[in-house]
Amino acid sequence: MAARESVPSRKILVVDDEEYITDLLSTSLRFQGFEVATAGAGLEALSAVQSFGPDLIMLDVNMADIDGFEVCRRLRSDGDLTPVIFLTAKDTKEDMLSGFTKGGDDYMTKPFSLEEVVARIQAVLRRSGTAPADDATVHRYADLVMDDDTHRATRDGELVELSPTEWKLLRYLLMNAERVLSKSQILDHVWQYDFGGDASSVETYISYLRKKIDRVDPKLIQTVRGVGYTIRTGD
Amino acid sequence: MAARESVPSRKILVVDDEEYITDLLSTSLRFQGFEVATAGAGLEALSAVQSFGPDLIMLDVNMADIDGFEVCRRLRSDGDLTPVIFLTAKDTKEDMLSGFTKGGDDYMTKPFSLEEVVARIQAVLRRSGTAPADDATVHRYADLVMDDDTHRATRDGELVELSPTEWKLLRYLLMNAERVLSKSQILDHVWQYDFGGDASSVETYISYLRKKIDRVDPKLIQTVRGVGYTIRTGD
DNA sequence: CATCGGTCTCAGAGTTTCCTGAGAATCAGC
DNA sequence: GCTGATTCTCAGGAAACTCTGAGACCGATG
Repeated sequence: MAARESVPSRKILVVDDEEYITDLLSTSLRFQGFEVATAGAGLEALSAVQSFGPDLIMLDVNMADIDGFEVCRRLRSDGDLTPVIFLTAKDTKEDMLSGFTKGGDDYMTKPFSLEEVVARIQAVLRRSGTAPADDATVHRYADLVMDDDTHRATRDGELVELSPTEWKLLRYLLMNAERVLSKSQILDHVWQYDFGGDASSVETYISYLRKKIDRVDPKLIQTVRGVGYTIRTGD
Repeated sequence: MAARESVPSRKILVVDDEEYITDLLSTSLRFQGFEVATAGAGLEALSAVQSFGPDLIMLDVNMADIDGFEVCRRLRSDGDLTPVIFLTAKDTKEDMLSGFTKGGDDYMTKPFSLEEVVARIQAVLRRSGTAPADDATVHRYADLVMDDDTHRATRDGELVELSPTEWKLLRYLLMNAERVLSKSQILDHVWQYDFGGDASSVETYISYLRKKIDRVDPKLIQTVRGVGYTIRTGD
């Protein structure tokens, strides 16, 4: 199955001392069409920036040798302006984080969902001007439109109100329109990586979405029995 | 998210010996669409003016080698009239500044908020005649109008009294109308960069603003649950 | 047609997020 | 220094959201 192509492919450096996280992100981001390198510590990250020359860095804050903030500081003082998305534990003090959504930078709290990661990366790349031209803020399929910037979704011109989970799920379906996604794929991408529940949540949210966007014909959300779901116009 | 474009892009030289400040300003101003160069000392600044040819200089007053006033004096005696915004500590004597804020110049005390910086820069560029044509002094969305010049805000023709923070918040929302802004984005832009508080302040001020400008329909300030706030007319 | 696995929908409990009023602390102008 | 405006924090209550479990429904198969 081909990943959505970003041409030319953007390079992302993932830095975290939990191998679980670097694995998770590198696999997923490679699949999205990014070129990925990883580092497991702060100093290692600094040299990887030199050799790899990433377009964006996913940078864990809590690392043994030097922390993410310090890594970033050193980069900046070298005149390196590569945008950074910080990864932090949920309970990291707010005040440590404030100041990082300025410029092109951003942060995410663990645990996150892959769908959020991809959306944030696209947003940051777009802001920093290194995004490929085809990486628009508006996504469409048939008469379904989602705009990341204004966070508005419309079907047939009508505004549709979506909860956060509904939004992420629909965005994932839309970005993969016509491709059938299994429930576990959906769980892995849309829900946080530590979610313990099962596929029935997916079914429930698909049901919510149908009530909101598929009141009109043609129905866009299709069930492929025994396989999963997809967005497409045909029956 | 595309930066608001200023065409052609204006060049700003940021001079401060605190790296934190030059970083903060350069990242943020680049994001606003300015072209930015930095210098960490007075003499360095003088040569940067030559090589970079800025349209405006953000100039720290307290620097080790030669102070900001002296930098400015030397520029002027060379016949260089590039407008300057001085950056000073809060307790800098007013009378030291008088005499330097003539002729298109201005000053700001640290700590400042990014929203103020942008507003001041626009004001100075406008006065000095180098502002892009589309950089107006009056900002509108629906029947909401804010005039930087007269510092008046009206909703539906009615004058609205705003405190300084309310003004900055509303201006930031207005300049980004229809775009959803997260609470941390808002904190980082509207509040001073050393503010230690959390997002609940944003909620409180949103509440104040609603009482002042959203007594009439349609409500302009919308909550996007789990994401942030935005100004828009739609429901 | 009967059966069975898979899917859909709904209600409700538990959780999170948001709103707002009240009060303390700080600041600015007289 | 007094006074009123402004800023910020806190906490209770309201509203929205999430998830689960149970039962209805559907489609394929024999």
